[in-house]
Amino acid sequence: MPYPAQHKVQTRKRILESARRLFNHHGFELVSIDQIMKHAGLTRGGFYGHFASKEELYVQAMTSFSACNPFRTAVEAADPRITDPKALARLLVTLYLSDEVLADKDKHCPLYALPSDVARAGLKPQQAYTDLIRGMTCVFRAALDGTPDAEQRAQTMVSLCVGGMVLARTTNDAELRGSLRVAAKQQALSLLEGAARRTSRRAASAS
Amino acid sequence: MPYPAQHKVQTRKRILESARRLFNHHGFELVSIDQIMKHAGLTRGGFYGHFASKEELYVQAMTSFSACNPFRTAVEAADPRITDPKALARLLVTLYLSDEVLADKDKHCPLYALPSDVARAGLKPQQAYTDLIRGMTCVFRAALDGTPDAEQRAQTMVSLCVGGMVLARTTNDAELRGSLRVAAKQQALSLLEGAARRTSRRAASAS
DNA sequence: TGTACATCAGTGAACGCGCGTTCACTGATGTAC
DNA sequence: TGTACATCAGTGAACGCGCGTTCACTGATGTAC
Repeated sequence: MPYPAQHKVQTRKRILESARRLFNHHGFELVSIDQIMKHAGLTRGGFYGHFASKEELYVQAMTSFSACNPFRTAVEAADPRITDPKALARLLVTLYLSDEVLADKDKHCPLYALPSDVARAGLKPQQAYTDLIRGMTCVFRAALDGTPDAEQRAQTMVSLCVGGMVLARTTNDAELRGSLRVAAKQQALSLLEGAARRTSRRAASAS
Repeated sequence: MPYPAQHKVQTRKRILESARRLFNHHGFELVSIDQIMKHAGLTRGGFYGHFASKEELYVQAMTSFSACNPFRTAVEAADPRITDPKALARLLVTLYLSDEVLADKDKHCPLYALPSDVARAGLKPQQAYTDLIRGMTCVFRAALDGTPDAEQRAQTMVSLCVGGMVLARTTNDAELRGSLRVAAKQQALSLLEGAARRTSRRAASAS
């Protein structure tokens, strides 16, 4: 073997990471293979030694990102001492809708950065997108476990987080960018905190 | 004048409407001027008699759509007898998150159909997008008027509606497509209905 | 230990296609006489 | 009322550019002797 075994694998990873970042910034259509390869420190032609087509790269970038639940990982990275599910969920909501994440496109989540691109891109990216929804719902459901409507409330929280960020990152109005996220955050947190109180009442009303 | 005065204006309108529909379906990048003109029953070359560039068309399509509050108009079209602000808001939430709207891309709202495109398209489309957010918030705020946190609650409802639809139209999972919207709808409606009850408590806690 | 060799990751020029845009032209229409 | 004309909305061929993709080549590396 002319090159070390890891060499090509690592180059591939570098291309994938460059692609993920650039797609997050500019979407699928507006990023060229040239740009991705330059960003990875390579040249155009080498690309097809790693991927069969631009579309396959897009699929790989989405699926490799969704593969391990990135939400749990991100939150644990932010504060590794937290293990309580509710505290974890609280931190996820707060981080997700924070000014820091909104300001840094590298930290943007595909759920709100790429919905249109994914919707047009076919089944596999949509599957990866769905896995991401499930990953986020999962963190919230864990925090609501044992309470009634845990799944539904978790899904509501996901809609709030994603909806707030979609609107905030698209509007050019600085005040709205702030207030939309504050509103979504408070509602999401209150769904999390209100769980215990409502347990008995809701449980009784279920047939 | 060789042609009736309205002739060119109406052609322009036809082009704009075709553009709006096609952009809603496929986004800005993936729709060509050729397609838009064919859809309007014209040929490529005529386009530049109406618009200076594809980008200007995009701006015009967005702003002309946002100009009159399309939410109030759509809801009144669905049921013209309703005038009560709360009933109007209720109907908007229900329609917005309905199966019918999700299934028919012509009825899709730019707030969730085009966020990525708008975010990349520059200031004017972003301004039109912001007007749309305001138009929707406005319908909800009118229903909550007089209650505390009316603005914040209205904004939360917008995040729920848009978030629910973004996720539903992007995932390929039929069950999620349904349950996400049901969850968002219930929460939005409960924010609307809960307004009266919470009035006194919240008002007292304000400094 | 040193040298020739085989491998293959990466290079960069070239191709073809589609799209935004331009432009010389056509032909339908209202107007002047 | 009828005809010649001026206008201009719309046509469609052509241009140029960028991008995805291909391919003959290079040169860095591990291996065999």
